[in-house]
Amino acid sequence: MDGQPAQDPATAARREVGLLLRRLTVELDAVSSRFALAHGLNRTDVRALVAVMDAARRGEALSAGGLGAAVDLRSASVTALVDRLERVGHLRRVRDPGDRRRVTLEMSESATAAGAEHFGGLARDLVEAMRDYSDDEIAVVARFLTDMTEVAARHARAAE
Amino acid sequence: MDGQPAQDPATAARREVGLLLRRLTVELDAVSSRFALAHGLNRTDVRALVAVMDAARRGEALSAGGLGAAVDLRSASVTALVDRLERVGHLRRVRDPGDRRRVTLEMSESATAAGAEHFGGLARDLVEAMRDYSDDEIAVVARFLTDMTEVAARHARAAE
DNA sequence: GGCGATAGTCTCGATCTTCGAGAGATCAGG
DNA sequence: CCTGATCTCTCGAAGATCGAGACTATCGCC
Repeated sequence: MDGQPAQDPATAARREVGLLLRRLTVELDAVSSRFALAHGLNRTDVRALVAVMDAARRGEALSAGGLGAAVDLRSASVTALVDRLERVGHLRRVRDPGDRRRVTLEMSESATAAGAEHFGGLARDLVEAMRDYSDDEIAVVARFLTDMTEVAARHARAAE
Repeated sequence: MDGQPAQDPATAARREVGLLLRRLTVELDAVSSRFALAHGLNRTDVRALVAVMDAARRGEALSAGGLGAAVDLRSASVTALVDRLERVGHLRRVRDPGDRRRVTLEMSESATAAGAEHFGGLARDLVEAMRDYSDDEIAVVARFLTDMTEVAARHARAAE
């Protein structure tokens, strides 16, 4: 994430936090890899399933187009992707009754269970590990994550 | 990251932090996507360049095999990957003089500059945003990231 | 100091993924 | 109703990944 000149200790500590953050993302990515390996899926397919799970968690039904936006694939690739996931029984296509051009995607019971098992277990253990922190500390962490997300989002979308 | 039953406020706050963490990883991923788009690379290629950069930052020279381990590709795919990146001038193959079976990978000046511009800018702004936090708060965050990484690593590698 | 076993990379052909272009169906607004 | 826009799908081409096997270099052992 960097490799800059040495500076004062305060800056060094903050730069170190940047590296810790990067290391964490690497490990979280590895958790997904493991899920992929366990279920014979590729990276994209896992990203797609997670996107559908995320949408489901917040009560939205994801459409094919929405999935494409989430995983950054063109429509032809989304069709192929959903074909794959439907073929192995992880996803169902359901025509949207409100707009019959759309296809909404639903996870199968088995895929939901597998996802809950794998990622739910991680979430549980993360929450468990957070019990070592006071409520004030958790509040600091929440603020930190929000702020860093804001910075990252700015870099992700806008010009430099 | 979950979708569990409602519980006490303390648990809810910690679960919320899990979601914030996930949102942050999504945005950080989007930063990579933007780099990919800007340079006509695919996801894997960016991951590979970042792996080489990371290795360089900590003073190690990454070999072809090491890169394969880092991005989880078989040797044939690594050859193709390095071919691509070498063809567009981002990478150089250098025969390791110490072990002439190995090929070590070096980033070109232009790729190094592009990486520094893109990811270095992010790192700079992240560190900048961290100035809103006291040293004690940064220490809490560092501990938090370390602990979460440990949990994630356990899930990434071992049995459940 | 030579010989077999091992390790690191590459080549080749097969398979899987992604894409652009365009077709077909559905919707929204006049 | 038309017309233009939106959503998904089909098709064929290009790109990415892989397993098997070749080739070279190294290491351990005698």
